[in-house]
Amino acid sequence: MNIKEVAKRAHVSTATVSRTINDPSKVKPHTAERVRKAIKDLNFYPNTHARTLVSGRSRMLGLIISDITNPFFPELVKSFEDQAVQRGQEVIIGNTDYKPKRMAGCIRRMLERKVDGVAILTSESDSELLAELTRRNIPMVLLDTVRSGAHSATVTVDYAQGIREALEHLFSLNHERIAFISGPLDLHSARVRRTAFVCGMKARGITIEPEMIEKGDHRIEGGLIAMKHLLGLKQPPTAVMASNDLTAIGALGAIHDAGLKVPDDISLIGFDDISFAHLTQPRLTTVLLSRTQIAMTAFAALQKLIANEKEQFDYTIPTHLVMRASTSAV
Amino acid sequence: MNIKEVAKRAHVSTATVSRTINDPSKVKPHTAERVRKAIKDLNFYPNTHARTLVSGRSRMLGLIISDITNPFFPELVKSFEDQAVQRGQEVIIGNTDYKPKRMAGCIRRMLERKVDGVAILTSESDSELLAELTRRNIPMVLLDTVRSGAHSATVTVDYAQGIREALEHLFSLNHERIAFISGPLDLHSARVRRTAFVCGMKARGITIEPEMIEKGDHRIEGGLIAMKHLLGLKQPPTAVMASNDLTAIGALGAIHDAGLKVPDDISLIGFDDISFAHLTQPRLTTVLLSRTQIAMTAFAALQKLIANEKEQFDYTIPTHLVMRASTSAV
DNA sequence: CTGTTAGCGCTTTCAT
DNA sequence: ATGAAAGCGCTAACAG
Repeated sequence: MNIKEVAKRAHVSTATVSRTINDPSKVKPHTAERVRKAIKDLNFYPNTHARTLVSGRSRMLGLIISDITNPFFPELVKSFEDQAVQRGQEVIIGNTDYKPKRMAGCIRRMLERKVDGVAILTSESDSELLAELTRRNIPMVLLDTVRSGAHSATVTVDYAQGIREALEHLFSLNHERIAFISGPLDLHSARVRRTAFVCGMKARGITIEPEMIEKGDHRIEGGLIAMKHLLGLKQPPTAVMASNDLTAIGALGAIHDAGLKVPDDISLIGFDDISFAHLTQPRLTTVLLSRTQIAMTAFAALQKLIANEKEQFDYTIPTHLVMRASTSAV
Repeated sequence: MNIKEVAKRAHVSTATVSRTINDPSKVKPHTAERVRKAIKDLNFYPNTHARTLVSGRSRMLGLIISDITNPFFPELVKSFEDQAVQRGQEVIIGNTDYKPKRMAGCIRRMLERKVDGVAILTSESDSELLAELTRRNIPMVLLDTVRSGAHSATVTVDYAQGIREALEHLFSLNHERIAFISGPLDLHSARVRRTAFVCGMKARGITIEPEMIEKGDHRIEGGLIAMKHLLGLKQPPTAVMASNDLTAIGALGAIHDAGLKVPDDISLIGFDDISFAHLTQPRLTTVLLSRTQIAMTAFAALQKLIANEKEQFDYTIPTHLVMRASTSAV
């Protein structure tokens, strides 16, 4: 079942069949109609591999993420894929599992499959590998990464905005003794969040005691342990900001375990607004970082790079406080 | 950068390069070594599309699921992909969004990309489309579906086992007034779970009052509403089984909203054991349905079909009760 | 507007 | 053990 059979059945050449598929304006409407009928009758689908081979464009995109089981990523993947499918493109996904080493394998796969472009939306990255992509002229979009040569664009998240809003909210509730549970500090995005917290506190004229900054790991466990430390202090905080929602959920568990209540005893704010954030008890006040928006922006940027429309190479995604039920006045 | 360049550099023909890549035993070790060096020097990756075109095998697998943002699926996708990548295969994912109609689009994409086989691990399915795959001799693996012609295998989940265990657990805790919140009954898997519940109760000699069976939608919202109805009864249940964890989480919310406590006032059991199930307050007792196991089984079955090893066509996945903190004696 | 034809990069007979 | 050459199914020049 191939284009030849269709051509035979429609009494035209294969070129005409190809044209009616790719650019019907080049074919007399009457002929096109006959071809379309033949295609339908034979239930014909063009072979994308043959297409790719001759045209050089695979209509496949690479999407590299850290870990699909991290609740941050599924929505991201979904909107990215939805857009791709809508435009007749296919997505192949690479998981780095947070190990920069695994990125190499992902990129090799993308290269082998001749993707038209790749979006690297992981938190970690490896400059050598990115150089390899640049060398091969593969358009790429990066998340939160400074580097941005030819054929590349960057999507930067404005983490600080949401954290400022969160702090203002806490200040308005008369909190001053506010602790922060950070993520793993080898992560750029974790460092940025902590810095934003420190700056926001300073701007308010509050000096942060060192014990008010705990280190977590962006997972439940780390939040739980960090919160236990915080509760063990002679003078515990009245409010806690967590570097992400999983951390906040861990902290919530620790607070419950200690027989205390959120928000009555301690106010708590997360970051990301993963879908579980409104399933906690109480529902978690958090900072929304729209995965859909990241995906759509990255996708659009990638398409522009692929189409070689040199317009914009830097995009910013805002973050905003979402008030729910885990904060109250002191 | 292609096989010709490699051939030139190694002073051999393209055929020899091809052989050293695909079956080195056909090449004199010394020659193979030279070719390998050329490949490395030039940083050459074979073009999979050209390969597919001539060999007829794409080394791509289709994986159709309902919705990646449903916490049931990410683990499934991850283990399936991990296995594929390990064997040098690529996975393309299709989301049906629970709409049987969208399945057609997914299958068309798979056909266009000439996948070597497809795993349809959705809850819903469409027999006409499956027939199309059968007609084209595409190996396929189905989940919980009776139909299983040539080139196809079925993975069946033993929902009843876990539900029996859950009921026995509740019986041992002296519960008798047990309600069930079902899923959408057009779903086969939802019907099976309800039936298992009814049978289990009957086996114990308990007659189920009609009001003890509520209908949900396998999402939070449905569980919340159903539980409200249950709490409004003149004689509410002492324990509730939910058709899945999201439903149980909704029910948990409704119980909290009513000022009651789990498990002190009402015991609650979920189904699936999604990762959030041990993050609830209290941690949810539920029935584990291993997504990893489904993925591994489906993957292995698909490989066998592709390799044409006609061995087994029916696989069963067990389910088991996981006791946590949402049940107690009446 | 339509047909002819030359590849795209690779694998695979068929010779040697 | 190796090379020459014929395609896999499609698109894109080039003619007409």
